[in-house]
Amino acid sequence: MYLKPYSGAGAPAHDETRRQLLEAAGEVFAEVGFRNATVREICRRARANVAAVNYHFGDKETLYMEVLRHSQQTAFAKYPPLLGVTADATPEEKLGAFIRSFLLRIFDEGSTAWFGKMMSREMVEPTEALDSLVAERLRPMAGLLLGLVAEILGRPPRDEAVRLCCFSIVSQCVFYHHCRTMISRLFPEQRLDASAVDQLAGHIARFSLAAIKHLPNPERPGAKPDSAGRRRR
Amino acid sequence: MYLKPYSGAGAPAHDETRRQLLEAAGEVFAEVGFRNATVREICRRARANVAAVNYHFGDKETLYMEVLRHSQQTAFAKYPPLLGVTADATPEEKLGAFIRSFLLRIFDEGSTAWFGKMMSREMVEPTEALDSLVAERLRPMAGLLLGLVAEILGRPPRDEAVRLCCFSIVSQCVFYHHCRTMISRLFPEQRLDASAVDQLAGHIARFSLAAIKHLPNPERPGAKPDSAGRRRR
DNA sequence: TGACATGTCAAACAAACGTTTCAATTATCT
DNA sequence: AGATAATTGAAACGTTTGTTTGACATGTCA
Repeated sequence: MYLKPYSGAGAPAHDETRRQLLEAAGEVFAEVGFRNATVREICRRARANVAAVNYHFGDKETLYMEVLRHSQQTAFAKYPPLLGVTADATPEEKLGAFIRSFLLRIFDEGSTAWFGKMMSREMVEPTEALDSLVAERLRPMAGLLLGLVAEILGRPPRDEAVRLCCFSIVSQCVFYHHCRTMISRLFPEQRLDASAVDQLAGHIARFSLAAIKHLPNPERPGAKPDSAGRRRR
Repeated sequence: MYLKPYSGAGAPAHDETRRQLLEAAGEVFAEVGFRNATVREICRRARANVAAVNYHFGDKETLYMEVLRHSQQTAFAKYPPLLGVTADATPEEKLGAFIRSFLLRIFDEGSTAWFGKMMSREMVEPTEALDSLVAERLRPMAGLLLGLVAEILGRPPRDEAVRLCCFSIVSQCVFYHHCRTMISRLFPEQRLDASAVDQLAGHIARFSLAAIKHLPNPERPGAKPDSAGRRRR
């Protein structure tokens, strides 16, 4: 039960506190996640009173959803899925751009990095906010990738092989960000920041295109088992 | 500051409470993670008193480390990295077995499933326990995979292309488990449990082998750029 | 200026947390 | 049985959490 601000006609000139709360909340939520973040720490960084979050956003969860939605918008505005190529590019070129923008988006630094970090946590511990994110940006992006791979593979976008290849591509993109704590333990020399994006994007594109173009014909497992593709046991 | 149990000579016959605590803790930690798990809930499921955790394990964190170490041991005992192939198998066959065991290990149900779920959370929010897990099992497993890929690729195990290919393979394995909340939102028809392991393992093996065998020659980005492998911009 | 809505502040609230305390109970050994 | 150590139990401790309260400050419009 809280009083909704900004209810009347009189438009308040300065919502400076609200802006600073969003900024501080983005930092904290990205660092430690929703559960581990404390309202007190957010208000401390925003130089605001402890009651500020509840006054301006109602509760902690609403603030979180607002931050997540906002960070997704800025991340996709800065790095659209086909950044750097035009509409007449080949599907192979578009796929390369897709991979590169994907990595840039989640490996960016500063406030845009909040998106990648918050999404990593949403994978393990999803909140209600995830559903609206999927509907807004992620589902269209999945459709785009399905179309590209379908064109390269010469199969319909709903084909199971197309979907599995898309999984293989996206998995490589999210891996370096999500498993960075494990990677840097096993391979301390591996760079895992924005400066490594071009190296990683190049490998993922080459690896995936080579795989897609030379995939054994009966990828569909249910359809007549080919003796050559059959493993023992 | 707590009294170490089992200190004297008199060996207590029944550590039944301790066993039930480990079991209940595995359930709870796998479900909600370390921070969100409460000692009270663990003790409730173990039908023990609230003080039982501190008495038998000292504190909550020690209990967590004990559970994680134990779950890793049982997971690798049940699904060793090269399950199903013998030492004289081809590297390609071994790679297929590696992928299949990897998926079986993290998609298993019951108490073995704790390992996969706890590891997912360790990726996002690592604890001190992670280092010992890496040293015990994960580093040797990485060395095994590096050797397999190096043999197939015809390059030394320390080669950068070999390492990147290993990343591509492992990334596909962990993807289905770690991003399952996103996958099932985008593709509700995709099966993501133990029954789908053979389908997924087959695709990952085919995709990765096709990629490794048909990788463009100068995978190494620094060494003399080949005009054919060069993308515009 | 006075009235009123908007925003801020220190303080407190109620709930949940991990942990501790200490008496009661149980098992083990002489 | 009696003494001793191991284990359990109910209750409480001290913190931290998100949220609420009510006094106070600030702005705007009559």
